[in-house]
Amino acid sequence: MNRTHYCNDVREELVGGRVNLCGWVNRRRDHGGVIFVDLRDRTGLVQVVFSPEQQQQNHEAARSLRNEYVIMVSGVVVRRTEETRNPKLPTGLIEVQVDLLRILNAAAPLPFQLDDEDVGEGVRFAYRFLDLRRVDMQRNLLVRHRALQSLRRTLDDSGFLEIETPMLTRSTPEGARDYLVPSRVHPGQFYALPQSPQLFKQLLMIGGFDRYFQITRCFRDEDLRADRQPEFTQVDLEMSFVESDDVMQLVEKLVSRLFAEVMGVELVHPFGRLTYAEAMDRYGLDAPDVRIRMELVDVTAIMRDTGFKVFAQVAKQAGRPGRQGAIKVLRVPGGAALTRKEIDDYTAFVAIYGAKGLAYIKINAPWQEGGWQSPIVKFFSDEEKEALIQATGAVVGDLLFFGADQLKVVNEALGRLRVKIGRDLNLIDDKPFSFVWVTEFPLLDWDEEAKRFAAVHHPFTAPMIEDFIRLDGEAGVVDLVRSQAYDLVLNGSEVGGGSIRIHDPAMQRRMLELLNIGPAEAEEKFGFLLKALEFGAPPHGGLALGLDRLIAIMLGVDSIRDVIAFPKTQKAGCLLTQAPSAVDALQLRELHLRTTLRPREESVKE
RNA sequence: GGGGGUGUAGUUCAGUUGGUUAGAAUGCUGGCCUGUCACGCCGGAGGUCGCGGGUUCGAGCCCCGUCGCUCCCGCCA
Repeated sequence: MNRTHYCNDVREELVGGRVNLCGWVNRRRDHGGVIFVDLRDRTGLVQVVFSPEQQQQNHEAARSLRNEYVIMVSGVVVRRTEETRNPKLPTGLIEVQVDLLRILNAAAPLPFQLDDEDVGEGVRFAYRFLDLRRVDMQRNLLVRHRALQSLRRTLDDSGFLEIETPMLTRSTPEGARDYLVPSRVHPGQFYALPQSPQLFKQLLMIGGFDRYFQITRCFRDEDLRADRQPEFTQVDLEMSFVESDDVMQLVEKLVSRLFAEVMGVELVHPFGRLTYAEAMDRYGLDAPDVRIRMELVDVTAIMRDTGFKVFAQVAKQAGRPGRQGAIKVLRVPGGAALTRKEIDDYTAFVAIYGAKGLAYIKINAPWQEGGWQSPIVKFFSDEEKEALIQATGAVVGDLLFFGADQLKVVNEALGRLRVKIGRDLNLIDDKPFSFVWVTEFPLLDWDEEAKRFAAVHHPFTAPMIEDFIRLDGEAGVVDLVRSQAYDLVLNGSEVGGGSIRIHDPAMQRRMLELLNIGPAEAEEKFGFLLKALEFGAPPHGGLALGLDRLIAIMLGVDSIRDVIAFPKTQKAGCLLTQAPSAVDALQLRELHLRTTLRPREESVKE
């Protein structure tokens, strides 16, 4: 078609020269005589001009142009006069005097304006092909592309081989619900779409590939959130003959180059590290936003004999790790200025996470009315008050929020509250990207409903060597075993997670046993892995980055839907293609399937 | 599975205590306009008030149900 330049490339250097441009009509300004058209392609805009002095044919055609018509123009680049320059446009110093216009395609009026920032996602997704023309989406997907190239480059440079693994695989227990694919050839049997390439990448290590990576789609049939899609992209990598530190260092290099190359940002090195225990203790969450200048303080010991019965009772509760009673304080600098309504709102907020209340103390100056202002302070002795001040470092003008419940509830409630208040009161360091590693996650977690242990990471995660001995100890301490698992956290969001894997078959069998998966079931469902481990499995470990979330944070967008070309709605539907959909009876028959749903008409008739 | 929000013109929204002909902006469209760049000026068209039922003399508004979208809890690493 003979295009010579992209729109945004038409600059002063080309003045006097001829250019052929292709693109969309972003806007037409018809003055009756001269007609201006902003021509757009993915690089930007350039103004092209149709003068009546030009061939009348062109001018007539230019009058018929509408938004989003697809055109090709040929013309001469001219410098604009002083008064007609547009400093808002990168190409604003020049324009193109068109002498040839070809209308390549017409366009119907758009369902929404491309420059309208407030269009609902419903319309955007139904017309995603138009939505993708908007500058934001063009930028987002460009950044995503550059990120992918950067990651591939670094991994290639670091000796990683990109290897694909099956999308049609077998269903495994543990973890999320699988998306199932019925087999036509094997009546009544199903493939599952992978939740991750976990087992295959371990097999690749056993297969001797030493360093593997893959940028791949993963599928989980669970309910969605702003940062969750039914299919999402992982940067998956695995390395042989490594320990946690090796993986973390590699990932730091990977991420640092990514941010340098794509964002022009030099990250602080090395990334901060917290153990899971520290993270929970200081921040209440396993993915802390360490930019927020507040920490939780455990005051359980101080409150053990307090006159405030609610606290005293909680402080004396025992239970499984995380389930014992605890009292923690979140000190809010300047929080004494919070209004009653704001405090009520925060109380309602923590209730979401199971907190039954949110006691508080406003630390007013002694000469102010009442000094400390609080519904509960009357129960505290002077010693307890003094101890609280010591423990929290509270000063006049602060507010203390108390969480008193099972430790698990307190951590979650105050942890989330910390983040919320941090944002509300802008107590966040302005550092845009703050990475931190969280290490030494617990290996197992007690599942109260199923009355068994569940793997915190996944069943192939290696325990810490020094805790391994406890695995054969009494059941009561199994909770305390830590794993060689690590998460990469960015600004309070988990953007990656991984672990050193179990490479010893005996240990793997023991692990499955702890998860209440008997030898027969283990053999049936993980037999291929257990067998592979028998044949010289190297020590190995790896990590997976959640690419969608990472890109979203890099771009500062709230929803990962904005960094995915064709995302799905919260009910996992596609508004563009109307997937999922009913299928022909014949298709079902071939798959040996019958739905238990009655057709709508029937149920209406009843 | 549960809780919250939302649905009115192509789009973004307003719509009073339930009251007669449902508005605004923008877009679209016809005309005018030779230097605009959010061009301007004059005119016009455009509505299943998500859907179904109910209350009422009367429903965009109240009630019940249902569907879509969205945020959160559970779930999910």
